[in-house]
Amino acid sequence: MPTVSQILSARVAAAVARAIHEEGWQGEPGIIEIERPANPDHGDYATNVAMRSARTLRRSPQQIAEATVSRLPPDDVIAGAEVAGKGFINLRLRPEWVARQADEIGRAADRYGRADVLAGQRIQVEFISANPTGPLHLANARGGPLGDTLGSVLAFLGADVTREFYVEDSGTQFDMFGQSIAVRYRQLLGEDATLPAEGYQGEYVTDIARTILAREGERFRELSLEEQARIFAPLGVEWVVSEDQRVCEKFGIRFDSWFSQAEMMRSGYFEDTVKALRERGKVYEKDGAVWFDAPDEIEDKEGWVIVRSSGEPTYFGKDIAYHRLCLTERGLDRKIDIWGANTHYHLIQMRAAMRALGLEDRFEVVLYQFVRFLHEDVILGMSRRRGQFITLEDVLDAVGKDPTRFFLLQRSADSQLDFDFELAKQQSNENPVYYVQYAHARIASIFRTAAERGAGVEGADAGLLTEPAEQELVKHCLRFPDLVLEAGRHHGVHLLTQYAVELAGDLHNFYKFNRVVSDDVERTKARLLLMKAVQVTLRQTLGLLGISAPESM
RNA sequence: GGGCCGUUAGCUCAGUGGAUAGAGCACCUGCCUUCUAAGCAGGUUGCCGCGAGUUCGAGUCUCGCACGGCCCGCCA
Repeated sequence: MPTVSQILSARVAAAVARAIHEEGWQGEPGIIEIERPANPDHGDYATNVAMRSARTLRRSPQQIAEATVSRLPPDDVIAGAEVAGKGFINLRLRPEWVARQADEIGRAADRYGRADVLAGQRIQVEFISANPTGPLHLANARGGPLGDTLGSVLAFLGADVTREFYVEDSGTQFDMFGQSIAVRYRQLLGEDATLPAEGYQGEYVTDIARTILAREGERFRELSLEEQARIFAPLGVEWVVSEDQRVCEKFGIRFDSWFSQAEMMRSGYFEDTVKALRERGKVYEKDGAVWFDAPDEIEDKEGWVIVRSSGEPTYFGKDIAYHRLCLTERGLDRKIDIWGANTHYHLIQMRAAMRALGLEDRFEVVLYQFVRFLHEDVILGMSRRRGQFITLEDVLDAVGKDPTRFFLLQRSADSQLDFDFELAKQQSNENPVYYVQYAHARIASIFRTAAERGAGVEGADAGLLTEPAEQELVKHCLRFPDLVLEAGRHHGVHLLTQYAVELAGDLHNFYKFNRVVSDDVERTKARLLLMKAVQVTLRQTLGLLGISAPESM
C-alpha cells in the first residue's frame, strides 16, 4: 500500500515528464517534493516542482506549472490540480477515494503504515548501554524510549532490527566496582575496611555483597582484596544486568542481546583491530602507549590513546573494536547508537576511527541532550558513585510507564528537557498521553455501544463518508504512513507523539459534533468504519511508541 | 582556546527552504437527559536571540556575535 505522497509524486513526475517532452524543453526537472500546505485553501497536498525546475528547464515556474497541470487530469485519486501563487501546484484528493481508504485502513489493521523500504537491511540499534555498575537512572533512561521506538520504526519499514545493550564489563570502573563490593563484603563480615575515594557508595553495593554472602557463604574470606574484587566484579555486573533487564521490561523495553565487552576482549578481537589499524597506518607509539592518529581536521589533538602504557586498552580503543566487530564479523549493514550529549567528543573520535576502517557510512549516532531531573524544585546531579540519584524504577513506579515514555519521546533528541518529578506524579492525569489514550478508549466505547444495539460494519459502504468532518479524519489517518517514513529517515521519533496528539484532537472534535451510532443504519455502518480507521491508526502510532492503547479508561 | 546542542506565545516545546508560524500548560467565557467531560467550542499572547549573507522565497541554509547546557583524560 503506497503512501499518499508516493502516489501523488509518481503522477506528478509523469505529468512533468510529459510536459517536458511535448513542449520540447531541454533539461531535467527538479526533485518532486510533496508537502501538505498549512492553509486548507491550498489543497490537500501541494508540490513546488515548478519552482525547483525553473532554473534547469529555463522556463518560469508558472509556465512549468501550467504545462504540468494541463497534463494532470482528474483521475481515481486526484480530483483536481491547479496552479497557485508563484508556481505551486495544489492537489485535491478525490473524496470518493478518500472515503474508500477508511475501509482500506481498517482492513490493513496492524499492517497499516508498514513498508518494505528497508527490507533486507540488518540494523542494530544500540542504546542505554549504561555502565553495569549500578541501577539505571533517568539520565541514561532517555535513550531507552528513543532507541526502542527508533528500532520499532525501522522494523516497521522492513528492516531486520536488533536491539542491543552493550555491557561494559571490563576496565577501570569495572575494577573499582569489584573493589567496592569487596569492601562491603568485608564490612559485613565485621572486618575493618574502607571504601576507596573513587569507590561506589550506593546502598545497592552492600545489597550485592549481602547476596554474595548469602549465596556463597564465607568461602572468599581469606582472599586478598584484589582477589575478592576480581571475583566479585562479574558477580556484581550479573546482579546489575539482571536488575537492568527487569527495569527495562517495566519500561516496555526488551533487548535482543546483552553483549559482553569482556567476552570480546577475551576473544582477541581487540588485538586484531589494533593490527588492522596499524596496517592502515593509523596508529603510532608514544610514551609507551599506542595512539590512534587523529585526522588533520582535528586541531586540538594529535591523537588519542587506545592502549595505555600499562597495556590496558582504553574505552575508545575497545569501542573501535566493538563497532568493527558489529559491522564486519556480525554482518550488520548499519549500526545506530543512541548516546547522551556528553559523549559528543567520543563521537568525533569514533567517526574518525570508523572512517579509518572504511566503516563510516554504516555508523550512525543519535545524540540526545540531557534530562535534568527536578526533585522538590532542586536540580539533582546524578552521580552514581556518590549514590545520589533517583532510579529509573522509582520514576516508573511513581509516574507510570506510558506517561514516562510519552514525556521522553515528546521532544526532539536535540533539545534539553527537565523532568519535574513532583509535576510528573501530580499532573499525570493531565499528561497528553491520556488525551491520546482516551481517544482510543472512546472509540472502543463506541464499538461497545454499537455491539449492544446490534450494529456492525458488515456490508458497510465507506463511500458514504463524504461529509467534511469525515473526510478530514480519514485524510488525517492517511498521513500516518508518510510520517513513519519521515521518522525513519530522520531518526525523529518525536514526530509520532506530536501526530498522535493531533489525531486524537481531531477524533475528540468529531466525537463532540457527530453521532456514530444512530437510527440511520447505513450511516452508522459507514461511521463505524471511520472509527475503525482512526482506532487502527492511533493503535499503530502508540504501538510504535511502546505506549498501551487501552479499551477503556 | 576549540567543539557539539539549544535560543519560537507568560511557561514547556513542535515546526523535511514554501503561501496567513502551531500545540500543550496557564488565564478568561460557555457546554454533561443522547456512543466516557481524562472531553468540546470560543477568547488572549509572538522584533521566531541579535546582525549580515545566499535566492523567486529564510523560523528553517551560511557566516559573525550574544546567552544557556554539555564536552575537549593513558575515565567510561
